Amino acid sequence: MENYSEQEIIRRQKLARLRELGVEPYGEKYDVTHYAADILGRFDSSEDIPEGQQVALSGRLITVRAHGKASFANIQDESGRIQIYARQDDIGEREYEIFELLDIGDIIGLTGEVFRTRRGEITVAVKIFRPLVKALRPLPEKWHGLTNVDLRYRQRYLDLIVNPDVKKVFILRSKLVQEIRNYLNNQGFLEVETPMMHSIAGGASARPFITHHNTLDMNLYLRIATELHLKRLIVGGMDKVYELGRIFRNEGISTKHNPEFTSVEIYQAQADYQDMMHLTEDLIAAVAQKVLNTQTVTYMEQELNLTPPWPRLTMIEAIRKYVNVDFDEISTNQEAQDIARQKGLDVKKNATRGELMNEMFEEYVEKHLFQPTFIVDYPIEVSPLAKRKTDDLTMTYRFEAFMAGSEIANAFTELNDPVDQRERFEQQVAKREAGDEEAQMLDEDFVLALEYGMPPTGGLGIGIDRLIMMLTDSPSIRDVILFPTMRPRE
RNA sequence: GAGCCAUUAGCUCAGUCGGUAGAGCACCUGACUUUUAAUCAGGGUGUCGAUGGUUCGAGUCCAUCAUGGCUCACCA
Repeated sequence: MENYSEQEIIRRQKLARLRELGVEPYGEKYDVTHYAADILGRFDSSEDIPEGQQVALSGRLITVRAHGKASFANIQDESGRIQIYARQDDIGEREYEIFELLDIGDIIGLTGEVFRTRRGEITVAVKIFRPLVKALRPLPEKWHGLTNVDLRYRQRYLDLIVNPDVKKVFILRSKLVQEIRNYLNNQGFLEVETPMMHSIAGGASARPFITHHNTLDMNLYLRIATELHLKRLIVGGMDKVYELGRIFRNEGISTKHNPEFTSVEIYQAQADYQDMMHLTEDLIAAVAQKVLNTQTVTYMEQELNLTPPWPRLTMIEAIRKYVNVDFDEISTNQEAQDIARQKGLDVKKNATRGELMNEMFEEYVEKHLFQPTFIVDYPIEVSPLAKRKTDDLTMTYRFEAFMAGSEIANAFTELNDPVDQRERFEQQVAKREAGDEEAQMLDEDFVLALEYGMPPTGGLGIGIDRLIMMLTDSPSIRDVILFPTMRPRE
């Protein structure tokens, strides 16, 4: 017992006392007729739940105000909190003794009658109650709740019990994700599942996690994207597919990055990046309208207007606007390097015009893009899976969507020329061999698929977690991931 | 990976100049049958993140480590 705190010891003693009284502290299910919110919402209203109505509910005890031979308490169930009132005169001496053995945090079932107290609070007068679960540890404080972020993430269940707003965010997340699926399904897209373990980690520029398969005696990578498998399905004639699920990138952790995160990738044959742009803005606006009942949300005390159409700006225009550099006037790598240095970028020796354009954009433009904005036409060097523009072979039909300074979507007209794709991969491999761990690997099997012919296709990826952050006004990605990646304690 | 900050009771937090560890909530004892941050009277429940060091003496100063947060780097 020495390892237990005083409060834990007392709770264990109460547990033993319950058993002495013939009460099992971990009881069976309780048949409930109502949730707290039902009662609060429907009491009195058109006689739906009249005064004296009998209700059965179950919940966790979160406050107790004992007054000798009677007690007020609040219980919390899935729907919310409601006050209960237990009187010795109503339940009897023995039952009241059992009631007094309850602690904050215990789960009970009860049956009683709804009434309104003198002060007007809708309350259930307990007639029958049963302890269902004894909590052996005290809950965090009722007043400040749990604020230690370390504990909130590690013991999310406590966070959910004592901080009701946290639960709201995750309910919203669930609804938003469901609505994304509804939207896509209604548009005729087919949800598919592709492998999470890849022999080649492709479809994005990122370092993968490595795992090992014993029987095959080979290393496998956790997927960093779903792209290459979904495009194989397009080759196979599944013309409208999407996958919504977890991907894994072995990168740093920050308020905007978690090693595992959720993306939805969407591919449509006989579509291009313009179609994907329409899809992006329409999907996000529609989902917000459906779930939040609005297309303007507040993020970080600023209003975000999601109503389509979102402004489109080519990358070159955006750089011209925010950095006052005109890449249309820059044709050589040398010129680009000079101006990039002049603007304060750390320029690598072999940096190309396209790479520097992208760097300048990321460094100086991204943070300005608060309202939803499409940045269109990306340099070919940073877009190895996107189709080359016919009127400018150094650029691709690609866009990214930005909101609140964060990238939330990435899309292109998919590269379907197998010869070009192989060359692009080979350039990536060269970068890789030069030490760029994030450069892509050559996926022969994918090129093989392209050689059989992939129809003209538009593809789109949306970062679900970031989108949820914006739509729930959450400052950190950890606020929208139930169990964010943490170092184990000790 | 780098810099800054934090770590004290179950929770939220004070702790001065280095001198025997504090508050609120929670908990315990007693009173109280419509309270609601219930109230009233009493009670402090602790490996001060860990390990070393300086010192007569360390929650406090120094070093290292651990975990977390923020900023940056990388990335989406």
